[in-house]
Amino acid sequence: MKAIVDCNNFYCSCERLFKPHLDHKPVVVLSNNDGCIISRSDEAKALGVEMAGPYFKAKPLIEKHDVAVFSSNYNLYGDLSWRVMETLRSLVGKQNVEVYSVDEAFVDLSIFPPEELQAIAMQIRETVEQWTGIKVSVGVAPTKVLAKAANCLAKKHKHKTNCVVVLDTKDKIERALAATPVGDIWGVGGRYAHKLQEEWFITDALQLSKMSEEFARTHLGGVVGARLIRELKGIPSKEMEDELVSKKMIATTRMFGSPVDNINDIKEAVATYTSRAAEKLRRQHSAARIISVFVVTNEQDHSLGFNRGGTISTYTTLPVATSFTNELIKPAVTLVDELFKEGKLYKKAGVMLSGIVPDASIQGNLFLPETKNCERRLMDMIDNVNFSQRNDVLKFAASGTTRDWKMRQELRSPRYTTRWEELYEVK
DNA sequence: TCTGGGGTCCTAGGACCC
DNA sequence: TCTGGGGTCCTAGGACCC
Repeated sequence: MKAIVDCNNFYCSCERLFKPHLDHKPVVVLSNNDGCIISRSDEAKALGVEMAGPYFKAKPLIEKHDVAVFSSNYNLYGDLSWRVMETLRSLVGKQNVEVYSVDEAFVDLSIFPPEELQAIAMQIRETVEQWTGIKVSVGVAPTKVLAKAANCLAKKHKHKTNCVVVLDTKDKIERALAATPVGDIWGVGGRYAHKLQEEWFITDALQLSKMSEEFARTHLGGVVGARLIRELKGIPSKEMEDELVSKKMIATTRMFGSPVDNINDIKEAVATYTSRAAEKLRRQHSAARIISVFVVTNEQDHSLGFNRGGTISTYTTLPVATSFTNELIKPAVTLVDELFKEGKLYKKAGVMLSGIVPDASIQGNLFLPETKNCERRLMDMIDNVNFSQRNDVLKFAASGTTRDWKMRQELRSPRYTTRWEELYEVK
């Protein structure tokens, strides 16, 4: 049996942790650039504030009900996420936890006897809350997809379930599936949900679970769909994954605070994003060969859907994979020349690193010239200083110093747990 | 006039996730 | 006026190989 442990309204819960007066009050957290709403407390949901809706549209409602609003504070969320995951690891063993996202982890419970699952799940929920202050929901079932469905129900009926649902019999599974609309199934997105309902009159998960694998193979995206159906039928087809897999792609992309028409601003932004991406690369001890850069003009039309149109991109392949910021910045900035057109307004840019391989320069490498090994030590030093001090105390000149293009983040709360100067004070 | 069969690698794009 | 920022896997089709 597997469990999915999912933090409730994670970003909002993090904000509340240090502002107890906001308990039971509506809270929302905004995306970067204060663009849209990416986390809502239960109270905010009840008011009708929409998920992923643009902030400016929800503003009247938010002001009317005095909703507390925060810019996203990823330092804080990242640290609290780590605490939650550490708690899980200490409860069930490191090797049985698969961190799935910042606020979710799968937990392999096969080491526990079936009759104890309910109690174990409850203990996980209570311990995480006690140790970190973060409330979680736990769904337990034979497969990941069913566990996600269980979790969804646990959240939907908080009071009845105490945020824990265990699906350990055929009967419980069927009832749970019947109560799950197809669109709520993990792995069925908007497109497939629409198709299933319109073309096949399949509206709930129980109906879908009775379809054949062949059906899924032809109508739900091939082997992905087939696996989904198997999981719904209770046959594990998405196994627990190894924790320490390196990312195959690393991206850093941002909207600008306001549109930019100057190529140098874009180059500075791209250099900064490249530094970020290179840090992520070094953190997982990788190097990259392919670097792509894209820019988005403000011709992008949101009425057509989120990311449609206006994006142009290009890439270059380096002769040798590298994780050195300076070696990545140069080609990245050169790519901007290819993309930039005078007279247009740009609202976003991004850098993506791929062609990722293990870093050969780590720990001093006999086969590299000594200058390379020095550069490696320089990179480590920069990473250490930037991590322990303030972000970007040390940066490359190409990143610029004025940063006219940087994003808006007006409502960010202090980084209580990761910056000394912003520590929470008890009076 | 007739023009195989099998394989690999790469890329673009579509679907999904949080 | 103002709409994030990451990721994953899979498929189809083209280039190329023998």
